[in-house]
Amino acid sequence: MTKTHKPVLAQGPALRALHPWTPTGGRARQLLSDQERARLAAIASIVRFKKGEVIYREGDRAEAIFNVIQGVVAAYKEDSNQSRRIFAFLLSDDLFGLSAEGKYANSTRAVSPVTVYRVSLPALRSRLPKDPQLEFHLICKLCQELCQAQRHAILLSQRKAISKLAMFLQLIEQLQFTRGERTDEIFLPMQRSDIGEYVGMTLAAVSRAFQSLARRGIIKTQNRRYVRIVDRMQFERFAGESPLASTIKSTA
Amino acid sequence: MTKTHKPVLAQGPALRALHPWTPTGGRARQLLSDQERARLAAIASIVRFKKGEVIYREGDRAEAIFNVIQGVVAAYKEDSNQSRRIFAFLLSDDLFGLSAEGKYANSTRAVSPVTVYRVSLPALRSRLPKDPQLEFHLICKLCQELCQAQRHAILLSQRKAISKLAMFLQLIEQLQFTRGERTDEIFLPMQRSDIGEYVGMTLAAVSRAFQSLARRGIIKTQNRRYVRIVDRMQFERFAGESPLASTIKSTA
DNA sequence: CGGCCGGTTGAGTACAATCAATTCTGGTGG
DNA sequence: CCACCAGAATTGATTGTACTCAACCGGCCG
Repeated sequence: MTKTHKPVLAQGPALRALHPWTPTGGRARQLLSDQERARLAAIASIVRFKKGEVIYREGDRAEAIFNVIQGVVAAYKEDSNQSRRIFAFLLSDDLFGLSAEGKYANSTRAVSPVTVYRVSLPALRSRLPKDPQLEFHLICKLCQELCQAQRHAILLSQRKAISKLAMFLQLIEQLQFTRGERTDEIFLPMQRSDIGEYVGMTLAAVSRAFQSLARRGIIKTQNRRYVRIVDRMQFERFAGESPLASTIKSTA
Repeated sequence: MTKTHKPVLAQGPALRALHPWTPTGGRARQLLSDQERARLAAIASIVRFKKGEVIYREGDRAEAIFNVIQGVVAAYKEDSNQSRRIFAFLLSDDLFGLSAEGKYANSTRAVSPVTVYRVSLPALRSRLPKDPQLEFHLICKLCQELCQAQRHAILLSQRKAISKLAMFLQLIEQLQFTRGERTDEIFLPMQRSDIGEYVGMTLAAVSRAFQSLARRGIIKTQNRRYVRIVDRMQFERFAGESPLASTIKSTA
């Protein structure tokens, strides 16, 4: 298996997104030009976080936004009953640091070792009015995040564990696809418990759902981190979404 | 009770949001200046929809975005099993028409009689690069929508019907608060079934949850449309969120 | 080799979905 | 103004599914 080719020297912050108004066949584009990235690099610094490290906490004074270079970040909130809910996994070229009224709207932590650009808000705010291009690209990225939030909502409102998991896998698969990575195999960079926090189930339920999909011959798990979809037809039935496969048969 | 004072002649599209970087005590501000609104009015047209009418469907070619003047709009998707999930209720000064790759990312329908501005995308796209101000305000609005999407996700991941409903009521209450409307009473402009589609429960379950909250003396429903919170303490316990009340006691 | 963390598996329970029967409500026409 | 109707909402009985709690496994690191 080939390694994912990451540029060794980063050229500056990057935003990858589907364009809201232009069809691109499901592939995400790099929104920023080299020049823009270079300009942003001037106001960004590179920071690293160890696996598990908290990057910031909900309610902290929001002083910067972040752009993932490498690794996986989880955005989450602690529920009242000390349970955590993950909203999103942020991958390279993603943005995080959402704030409301000057405070971070959620917490974030490194799910794997992580390298990010950190852009201080004052710097960004002074740059923005001068840079309509950048603003526009931010809008694109935010639209995409909204779309993903909606898919997440759909996922969460599924009742059956199998459907939730199938949709989750489908989500990750599409993420890999839009990034131009291989799609014959799904790579899960997070642990089962993280998946549970994302799909709104207990660790135990996630495990059972994996087993259930595997027993039915729908997926095959090699490594706990690598999943292969064996029976695409059935898979789509549980994951819904695909208007093609799901309407053909619904024998439940 | 004073009527909400709506301008009889609209001065043009309007965006109301919490500012991401400035504390405003939970009150939303009108982001656009009169001048900006007037300029937008030049490229906007006013459209009305009857209660229940579909405004656009997921997958339609995205040709415009919309700005609510009056009434309530629901953004939703049809699930594979012909069940609908509502992502958001859009009120006056809200924006909708989210698209990806040139197609609407979800469907929308009027939950009540609705009046909206319609701004064609080409017009908007030609205006945007010339108007960094406007772009910035769009960013603000999108950030707020993301925050709301996250709260929705938290709501959906609650397991107990009572908690879901309590969080929903809290959400609506805060919406009213940020809009500067009265808060001693919660007004629900949508039907029970819409609430069900938003919180991810069946109509029956929503009804039971209302009864359950009422029986415990936590809320009081006058009209099916008006709810009053009687026992704030208990209410917050179920709704979570408020870090103060919820940590004091958890006798469940 | 032992301990620990992440993950799997098992038994019992709680809760919402389902299906279905009523009741309530608001709107319409006589 | 009232009677009626249809859609909305409530309620009831049953069932399915995921949670809880808890025991157990397996790999990794010291």
